[in-house]
This record gives sequence, C-alpha cells and structure tokens, in this order.
Amino acid sequence: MEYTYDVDLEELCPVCGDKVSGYHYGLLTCESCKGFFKRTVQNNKRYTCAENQDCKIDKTQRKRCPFCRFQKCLNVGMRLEAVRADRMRGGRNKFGPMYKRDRAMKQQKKALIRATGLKIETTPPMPSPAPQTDYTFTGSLPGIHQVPKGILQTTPIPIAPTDYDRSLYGPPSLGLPMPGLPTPAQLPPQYQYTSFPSRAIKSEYPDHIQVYSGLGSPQILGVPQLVLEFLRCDPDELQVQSKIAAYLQQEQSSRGVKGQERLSTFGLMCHMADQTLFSIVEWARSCIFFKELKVGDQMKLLHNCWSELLVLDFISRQVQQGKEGSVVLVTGQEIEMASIVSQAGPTLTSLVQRGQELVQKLQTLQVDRREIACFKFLILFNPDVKLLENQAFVEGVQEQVNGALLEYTLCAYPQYLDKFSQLLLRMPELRALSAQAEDYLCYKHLSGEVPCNNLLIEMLHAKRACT
DNA sequence: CTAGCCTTGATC
DNA sequence: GATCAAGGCTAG
Repeated sequence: MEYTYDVDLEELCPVCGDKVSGYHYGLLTCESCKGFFKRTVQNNKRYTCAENQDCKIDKTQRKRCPFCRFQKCLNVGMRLEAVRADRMRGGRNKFGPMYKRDRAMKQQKKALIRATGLKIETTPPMPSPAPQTDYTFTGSLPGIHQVPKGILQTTPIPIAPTDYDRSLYGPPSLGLPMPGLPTPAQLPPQYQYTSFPSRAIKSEYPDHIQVYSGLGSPQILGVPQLVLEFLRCDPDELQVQSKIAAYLQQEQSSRGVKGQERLSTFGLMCHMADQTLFSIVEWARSCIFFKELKVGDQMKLLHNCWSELLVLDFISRQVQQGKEGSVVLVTGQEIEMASIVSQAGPTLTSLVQRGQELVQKLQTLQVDRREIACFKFLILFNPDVKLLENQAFVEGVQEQVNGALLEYTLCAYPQYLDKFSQLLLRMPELRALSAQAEDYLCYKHLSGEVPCNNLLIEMLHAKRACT
C-alpha cells in the first residue's frame, strides 16, 4: 500500500482546524476553542442551533453556531471535568499523565511508520472516558489451542478505573446495583437521574453536564447510570492502540531478525484484527454483567457475536475519528480509500465500502460514544443465542440496556424522538456486514492466506461448528 | 462574545 | 527553577 510522509504536519484543532496551542481540557486544541469551552462550561451556557444541529465548524465559521461548536467540542472528547468548579488557577490536574502518555504515543507512532510503512493518523482523539491503569501486557500470546478457553478462564483482569470520574460523578459505582440475576420482573429502575437542582434543566448536551449549584457539587444530567457504567467499562482507546501498535512492531521486526518474510499488508491486517479481538474479549470478560456469567455462557455469547463486535469496533472508530476518503485503523494508522480500492480485491473493497456507508448513516444520526457503548452490550447479550445456562439473565440485560439507551437518547437528543429506533434499525446492517466479513475471512483462510495461530480463525471455527 | 496574551501554581 | 495547562483580562 502506498503511504505518504506528511507525518506530523497536522497539528490542527480537532474542533475547528485552527492551530493547536497545547493540551486543553483533555486534548490538543486551539486557543480559541479552549476559551470557548471554558466560557461555556463555567457560565453554564445554553445555546440553540438555528439550523439542524449539524453546522460545519471550521476556523472561519466557528463563531456562527456556538451550539454546534460546543457539541463538537464534546464529540471530539473535550472534558467537562477539566474545567474547575472552584476556578483555582495554575497547577496540574489529573489529566497530566494522560497528556504525557499521548505525547509518548505520538512518538511511538512515528516509529511504527518506519516499521510497517503505513501512514499515521496524527491527531487521535482521546475518546475514552477514564483511562484505566494496569492494563497488563504480557507481550506473548497464548497458543491457539488454549485460546478460547484460556482467555476466558484465567485470572480476572485487574481493572482499576481511575476514580476521577467516579469521585466527581456522584455515586461511587455502587449506586448501580449489580444484580446477580436480573429477571425482567425484578429489574430495578436504575437509570433514573440523580436529583436535579430545583430549576428545570434540559440536557442539551449529550454528555455529562455538571451543574454548579450554589454549593458547587457537580451532577450528571441526561446520562443514565447504566450508560455511565458502560463508559467506565470501555477500554482506553489509547492503551489498546499503543499495545497493538507495539505488538505489530515487534512482530514485524522479529521477522526481520529471523530472516522471515515481512508481513504483507493483508497479513498485517489479520494480526491487527486478531489483536483487536483479543482486546474485545478482554473487555467483555471484565465488564459489568458479563463477568457474572459462567464461562460456558460467556463463550457462547462471544462465539456468537465476535465478528459483530469487531465490525462495530471498526465502524465506531470511523464514526468518531474517520476522515472523508480514508479509513482509520485500531493502531491509529490511516489508509486512503483510493488505495484500498486499487489494491484490495473486489470482495474486500465492497466490504469496506459497505462499511463506509454504514459509517455515513451513523454519522448522520450523530451517534455518540455513549450510544456505541450501549450497542456493544446489545450485541454481546444477544437473547437469541441458544442453549444458554442462564438465558434469563441475558434477556434481562438486553432489556435493561435497551431501556437505558432509549432513555439516554430521549434525554440527550430530545429533538430526535426516534433516534433510538433509528439506531436499532442499523443493527441488522451491522449483522449482515459482519456475516459478509466472516465469509470473506473464511474464504481467505481456506485459500491459506490467513496467518496461523489466529484467534479470528478459532472463533470462526467455533461459530460454524455450533450453527 | 471572541480570542490572543497574561498570570498562576502543582508537578517534575 | 522550568514546564505548561489551568484561569483571567481585555482589545475589538
């Protein structure tokens, strides 16, 4: 594949494209968007959009619609929590280490270009809500034969969500009941909001909105507890990115040493997808509800939906950070659509194009990362999976997630009353796409082009064996 | 209200 | 003491 050299040419503000002046409220932005974000949050400003809430925000037009500008600030990942309630000046906040990691990542990516020869996406948003520490990385993979069992059975992954969101955002995780077995009948009404201040507040912003009431205690509006919990479960995109990039780099360079052939682009993509699948399985194992299940049920659910989760992972990356005419990989690398069309066979090309169509639809719907977090659970807890030991639990979770998503979309996007159903309508497309991707993988596997020791293939076999 | 420049102060 | 992201100030 071709690649270009303009590596860190773009130090551009993700909101308006102006020149970046440093890290502000969670990511690299320009001075003006920093100021705008600060004024908006500090003064609890509410804007309305005179158009359809999809105004283009660039350097010349950013003043025209503050509503859409703020929306975009939130969507690219600016953090409300970084605006200080007490207005204290100077010093450092909790994000310091994150900024440092981000800088390190950028360095690593430059090295990755040299190793793999693919252009690097230079302005990764930092989409995850809370960086998780202790993402243990062993560097070596379990052998293929133990893979599905091994990865599901070994010791639990240490999850240490930073307490930042938690401490700021009200009830420590435990406000959320962790039902051992939620049957639909006994589901607690858990997506109610924490108490509002007396004045009526409508959530215009699809994110945590802190309201500084007289005493200055921040509250969350518009985001059901369950959705917040899902966000907490989400792995830190940067860590996954860094881990997979490091893995690929090592893989590629060790081949050089051993005198093996370097991986082809397709081989590289297989390894990348494989590693992504590992991280998806790790995510599932550690997240709320799923970890309550017995291993057998866990495996059945994962065997059923792995490809959908993989496709969704890809799709959501494009929705969140994709650019017109190119595709962003889990490593942050970017591939031009043109080079895919010219170099990947017709099947893969149409697969990617079909994916891009779905991306477009989701972008039009203004899907945000909270909704995507819900989506992942809806896919994972598929009540249609047969022979589950604990079918009722899975159905119960599905129902709860549906409720939370519905409530969230209604509150966060009151102007789109049918957003929820529009979102659900995309589910069959995702399913069809992942089926097509599985077929493609199967074909490639049969023609011997997929590297061995591959979790992808393992999953493929497992799924086809039981259906 | 905007955005460029200034001051502050915890962390290294 | 240097760094650099917070908040503050103020012309336009």
